[in-house]
Amino acid sequence: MYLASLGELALGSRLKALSDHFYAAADEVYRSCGAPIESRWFPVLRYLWEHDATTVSEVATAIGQTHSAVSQLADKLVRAGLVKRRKDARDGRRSLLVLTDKGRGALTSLGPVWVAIRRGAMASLGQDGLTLLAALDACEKALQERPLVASILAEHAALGAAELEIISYEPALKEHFYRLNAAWLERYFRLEDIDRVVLGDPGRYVLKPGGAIFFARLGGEIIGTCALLHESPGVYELSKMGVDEAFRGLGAGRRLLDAAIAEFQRRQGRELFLESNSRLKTALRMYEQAGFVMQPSVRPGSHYERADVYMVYEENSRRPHPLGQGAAKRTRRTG
Amino acid sequence: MYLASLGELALGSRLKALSDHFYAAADEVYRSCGAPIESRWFPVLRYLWEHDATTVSEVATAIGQTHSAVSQLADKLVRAGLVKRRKDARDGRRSLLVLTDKGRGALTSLGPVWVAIRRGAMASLGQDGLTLLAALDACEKALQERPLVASILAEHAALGAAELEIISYEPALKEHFYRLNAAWLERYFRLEDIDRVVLGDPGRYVLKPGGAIFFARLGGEIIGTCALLHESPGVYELSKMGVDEAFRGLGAGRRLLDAAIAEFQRRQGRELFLESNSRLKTALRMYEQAGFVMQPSVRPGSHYERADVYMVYEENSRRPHPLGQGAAKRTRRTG
DNA sequence: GGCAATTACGTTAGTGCTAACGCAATTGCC
DNA sequence: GGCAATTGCGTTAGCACTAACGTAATTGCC
Repeated sequence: MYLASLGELALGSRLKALSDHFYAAADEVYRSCGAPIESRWFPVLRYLWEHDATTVSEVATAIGQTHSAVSQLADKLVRAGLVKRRKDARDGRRSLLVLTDKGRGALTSLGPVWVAIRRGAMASLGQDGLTLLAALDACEKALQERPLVASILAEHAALGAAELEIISYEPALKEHFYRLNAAWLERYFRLEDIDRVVLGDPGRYVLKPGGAIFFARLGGEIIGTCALLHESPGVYELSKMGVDEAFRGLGAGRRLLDAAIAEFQRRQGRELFLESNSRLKTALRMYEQAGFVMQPSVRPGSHYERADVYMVYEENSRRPHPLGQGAAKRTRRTG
Repeated sequence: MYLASLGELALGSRLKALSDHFYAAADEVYRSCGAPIESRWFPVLRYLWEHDATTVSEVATAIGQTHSAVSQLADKLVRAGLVKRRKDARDGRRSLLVLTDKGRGALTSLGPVWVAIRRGAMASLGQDGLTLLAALDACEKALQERPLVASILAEHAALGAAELEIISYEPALKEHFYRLNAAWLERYFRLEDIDRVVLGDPGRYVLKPGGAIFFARLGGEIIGTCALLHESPGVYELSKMGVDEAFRGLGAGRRLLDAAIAEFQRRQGRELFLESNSRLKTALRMYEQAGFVMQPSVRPGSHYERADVYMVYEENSRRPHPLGQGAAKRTRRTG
């Protein structure tokens, strides 16, 4: 499922899809049981069943919809003969909704169906259903206490103020090198033995043979990393590039790449290549923009199982950073 | 929140409400950041961003919508200048969707906003957000493996086949007496000391003083209970009535009530009363239909804190069981 | 009493989506 | 090659809902 890979960003779409699924299922059940109601009517009907003689707005606030929606729904229910409208004697503006005998009878005979729905949902969803319900509760509450928009805008402001820095390796950052790389490796592939070894001791396997490691730091937090491996005299490999999922899109990857390329050039290297996988589309696009050129076949003697892409750096195919000067200005090279 | 009390029955409505909430929040953020896109466009745009030059139906299946929806959305995106349509040279039916430069630029500069949304959602929802995402994943998967409608219809058939029996107390059922009563007490009020004592040893506190206890059994499972307490010579109290949440609406409560009333009459009792709480609307309605009449004030010297309703049984105010003869026929008195 | 603010409700226009249909192109099969 | 089935897409009608507005009645305040 593609949407699942988007995490929080596509929550709305996924929730809606699931919601429609439940509605459709309930409708199908009602139809096959011969019940004369539709799934969308349920909250209103159930509320009237439990409360009888309530106003439109009372129902509306109870079920969390606008009074218009309830009013229109009430029209339908009246047409279906399940509900009747009554004028409130004391307050002429109000119109009271009451179940008709037919309506009450229909709902009463619907009891077994509702029981079946509850139990059927439990049977299909199992423990996950309860977890979902609990999470819904918690999220509804959390959103009331901490409005989403305010939180997002606060984060946005914080991001705008924070500086994106590229820094060199320090032993204190060793764990970050492992964490950031393990994250995408485990997600898309799996940790190969060679990964575990190299990631676990970057000083020995990257720096000592003549390589370099860079980190991206945003507002004090390490959000990405990238390594330049010294493969043989004059030949370097770009590898171990990883940016924290939550911070993708800020240009940290491209910035790390540029830092590694600059280091390659500072050392007057002769060849810079990388190996990757065709599934990592956004990464490949970034490599191309930074100046790497796709090669027709994989590199001979690759030491990664997952490598099916082989790219080589060519100075003149380089394109400018898409986020432009504004982002570049905030970059500072330290360490 | 009323909908939350409906459990699985109102899942669709709650999911939709939450979905709309997220959409609205995202729209507000985009607006206040000056981004020229709408939240509903996101899945399509993001997919095009990662894949470029894809067909309508590929996008549709990826994001789980119909091709019509994607087609109409594509029209909007074309009007907004973010996307262009291209004919596929090899297959004349296809029209390929590609981001325009403007579109790609807009999405690239949207990176920080997406990061802010992710982090803002995390800040607002905290751990609950992750739980919700995980539960969503699990439920989507579960629904594919075990279709909801099939499960519900299976449960419905099982309910129709199962027999609803009312049985008398046996020591082996002691735990059920506690469980069924503790459930609603803890949900609506809290367990008072007197409850714990009586529920823990019904033999001593209900049967020995001259009372009776009934259970409702459906297909071998104990789903409800009800007690008739002997208060003083000729005076009985109806109490400790509880039906498992998942089995409400099957008429078990009314059946239990009738059994208790029948027992009261068999013993030629003089007065039968009950104490309850005005929050338990459906229960009160059931009591009224069974023949209990609301009294103007609470019973003097009540031993429950939660009691604010006092009802007395009157033979002639009794009304027939709403589920009718069909349900009654399946009832059998045993034990 | 008089007048503004509020409350309750209905109506209308518009949005986002689906189902259903139709057309064009491709594929499969004899 | 010829013809049916399938695939890909666009269009239309319709549904559920909201936002925005208008109307009627009530409440609050001087």
